[in-house]
Amino acid sequence: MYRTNTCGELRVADVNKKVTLAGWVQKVRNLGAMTFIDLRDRYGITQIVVEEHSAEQTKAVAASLGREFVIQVSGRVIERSSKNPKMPTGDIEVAADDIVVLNEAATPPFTIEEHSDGGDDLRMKYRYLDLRRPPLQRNMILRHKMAQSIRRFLDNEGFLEIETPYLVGSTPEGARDFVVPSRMNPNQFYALPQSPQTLKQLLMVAGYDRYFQIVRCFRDEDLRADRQPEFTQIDCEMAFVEQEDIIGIFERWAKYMFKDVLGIEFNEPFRRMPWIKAMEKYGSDKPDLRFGMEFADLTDLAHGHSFSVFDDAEYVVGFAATGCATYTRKQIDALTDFVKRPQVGAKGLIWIRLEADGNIKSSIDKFFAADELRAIAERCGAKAGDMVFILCGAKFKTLTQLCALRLEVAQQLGLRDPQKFAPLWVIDFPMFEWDEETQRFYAMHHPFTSPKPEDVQYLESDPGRVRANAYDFVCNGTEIGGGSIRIHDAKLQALIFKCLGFTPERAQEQFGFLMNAFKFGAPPHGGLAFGFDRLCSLFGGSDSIRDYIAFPKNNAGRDVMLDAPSRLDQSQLDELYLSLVKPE
RNA sequence: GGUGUGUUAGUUCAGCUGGUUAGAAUACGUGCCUGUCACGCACGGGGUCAGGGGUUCGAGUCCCCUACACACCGCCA
Repeated sequence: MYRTNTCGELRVADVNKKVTLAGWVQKVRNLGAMTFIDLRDRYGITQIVVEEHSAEQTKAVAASLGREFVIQVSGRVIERSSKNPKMPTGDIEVAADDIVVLNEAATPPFTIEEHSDGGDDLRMKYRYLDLRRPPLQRNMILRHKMAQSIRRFLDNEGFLEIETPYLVGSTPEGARDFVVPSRMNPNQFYALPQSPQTLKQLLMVAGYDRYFQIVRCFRDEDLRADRQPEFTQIDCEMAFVEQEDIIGIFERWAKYMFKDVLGIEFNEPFRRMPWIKAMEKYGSDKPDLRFGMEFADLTDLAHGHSFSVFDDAEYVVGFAATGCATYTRKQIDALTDFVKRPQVGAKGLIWIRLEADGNIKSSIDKFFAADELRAIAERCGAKAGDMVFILCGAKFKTLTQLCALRLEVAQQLGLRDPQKFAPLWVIDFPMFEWDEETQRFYAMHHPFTSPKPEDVQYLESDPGRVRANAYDFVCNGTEIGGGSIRIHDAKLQALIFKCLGFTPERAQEQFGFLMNAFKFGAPPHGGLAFGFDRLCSLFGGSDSIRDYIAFPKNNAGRDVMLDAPSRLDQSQLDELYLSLVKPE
């Protein structure tokens, strides 16, 4: 037996017990005649003491220990003469009778403590050492707890967890696929699923009317702090349901998770907001509602004052930045630079300052009288002490730019508190999105999303006007989940494919399996999927999902620990009938 | 594909308008130390200043290219 106890559990009540602990050496403090060893495992740290009167052998081993040595310590629990109130085990220590080195360790390249001194890429290369640190261990435990909580809730609701294959066919719509060559089928490729979307719909046809899966998905697109090429979805689908049923059950689920994992209770229903309102009031389809600062359309007030910047703009929009009237010229210039960065792309920033004493100042004083400025400020809901920021240009582009500014100002004001949660359903998404580059409509959600019955009449005449039975779950400015009521009628599905520019032949070739299945009694159905990694980072209060994935990829999609991806041997390539365009 | 920031000791960083032998902290090694817990004290080893090219009498410092890392835009049905 390697151990009788963990390093996190011994207390004063255990004094005099003979124990054996095993773990990693966090720190050795040699005071000459006596040596203290901090022994760590994932449960905590217990202090080991070796004293003058200890066995020579034990003293010799203690003197030889280095950081991260794996050791086994046998001894007696004693009450400390000088206690450490900062640690849970700080009232006791283990007087070592015997220390066995189970394994030596090379000096680690960074400190394995609450706050490491290591940089990001170094910690990524030695991820197994970073994972020893308490913050990462807490994150992994949080992820585990959440997964258990999800399964518990959905199981109680009668959902079945059913696995779907990872080796599936490629679909050119949507994200790029990761592909896998098939040895037994020369020149043919599997694709890894971007999501089990069509498979779960087939499960609905098969009669498994409540399905879920905590499932890995793959998308070969560029990474972000909240985007990995492989990520985990909580994928759900239900039959015989309407949008209201799905929102209802998953709102209960979300509340259950908040309560079960974080102890936070939501007594009110979550807010709901049509997509168009989210765009016009917050410039985003995933607005951060932890704070206000809603947008106001100022186009009518702005036009007709011989200010060509406004007069030439399709749309003029602003918001009142709470308490920002004290912003200095320098701060305003910095925000102007912020919106003019290529990532945001605004031409300039217009401001109106409502000073605390009632005076009003603005960068457009020359064109607008004080009462006209006041009218603009009033529409933005500005109060004395606030600053109104205004952008103008093409409508949705400008709204998006102002969204970036709103979030930046909120960040500066400390309004994006990670301990605060503002959940929201965004509903009534448009069915299609026009793409300038290819001059065609794309499905905003996916091509299996059903249109609102009252908008079906516009499918062929005015596709941009059609709204979908689609909904997103948003929290704190992050899209956590999304879903839709699907099409279960083969004829309507064929019509949607036509709207998306598919020929009947191509639709049959790519999605024939689904449309055929719909001929055999497809029930009305719908569902949604949550990004599990994002949900973990939201609950954990971090912006990066990498902190909640044991072995994540870096910015370039590389695993720097495994050094993957990597080249293949020629023999492997031959077996797969692959030849490289640029052999090196 | 693009924008920005960065790359100096094992690690985290400083290094000014270009100028002697590139520093600090920490880690590591050795010695001393009986109540430490960020232990303390003393001594010591440790550098391809990311790589390449250029300007210059002289480059860690200025310029160009490349690589890598991070954040973002495009992209992510």
